[in-house]
Amino acid sequence: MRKTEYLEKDGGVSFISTEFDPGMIFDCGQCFRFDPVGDFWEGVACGKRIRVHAKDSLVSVSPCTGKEFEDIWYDFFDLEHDYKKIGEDIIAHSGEYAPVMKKAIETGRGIRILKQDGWEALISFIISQNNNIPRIKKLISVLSEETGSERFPTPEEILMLGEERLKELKFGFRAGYIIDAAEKVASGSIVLSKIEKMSFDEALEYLTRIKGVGVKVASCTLLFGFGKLSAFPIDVWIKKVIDKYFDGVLPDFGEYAGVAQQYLFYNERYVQNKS
DNA sequence: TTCCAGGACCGGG
DNA sequence: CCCGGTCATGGA
Repeated sequence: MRKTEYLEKDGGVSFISTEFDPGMIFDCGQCFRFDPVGDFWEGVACGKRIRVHAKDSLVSVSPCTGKEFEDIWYDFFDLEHDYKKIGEDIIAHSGEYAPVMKKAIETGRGIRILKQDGWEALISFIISQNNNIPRIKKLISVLSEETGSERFPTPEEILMLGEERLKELKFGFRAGYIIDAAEKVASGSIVLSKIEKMSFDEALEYLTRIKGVGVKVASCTLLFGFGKLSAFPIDVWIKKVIDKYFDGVLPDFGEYAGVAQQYLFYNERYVQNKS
């Protein structure tokens, strides 16, 4: 029994959610392939181009059949989780910092952690290192167009492109990292589907075998590509947050620490530093 | 011109 | 183990 009921009509699917803001979901640094078009957000995920619209808690996804919603988008948008309860759980773990977290959660209300394709998330966050969000988006778009469709390329397709081609496309020092990831996945020395059953620490060790994948990139991959909501990626923005709000020591936010991280990231990156 | 961006790697101490 | 330099690129 799904927790979120939906209605299929006019080539799309609609459902009610009070915890769903497309603008915040797609523009909070977890996903790099969606852009605002008019009053909706459009982009490609899981090999399909969709439009997402939300107004007064009514969310619509199109084009989308009921089957596609069941098979793909329900999990992609993490609709099984109750983000109101997650927020309460985070606050319960926040101790003396509960006021800070209440504010961050309130500001970030509407954000959800997407469960993106694991392979795409891995490459996306390899590309993200020492890079800025507009250029990350551009590089991922260029990579996807390189195979002749919008679909994100498979490991085999990336190997066909080769490191030199990636450098021509301005991936810089990340080209070799992308190739190493593609080689390990294509050869089967890394099997991404095994990660689902791994603990966070096991999965972290597994992914960091790839060149160019450190703790931060692996954490983002696990949080945004494998639904491991306890992952807490620490980047330059979160380092600032830890010093600024938590006296330099990261609190243990519990099993939904990754959601807490995203609220904090959003608040610091897009609210405190309006640019 | 220099600094910075959702970092990781490498070498030296 | 920890530290600083380095790695490509482009926008501010």
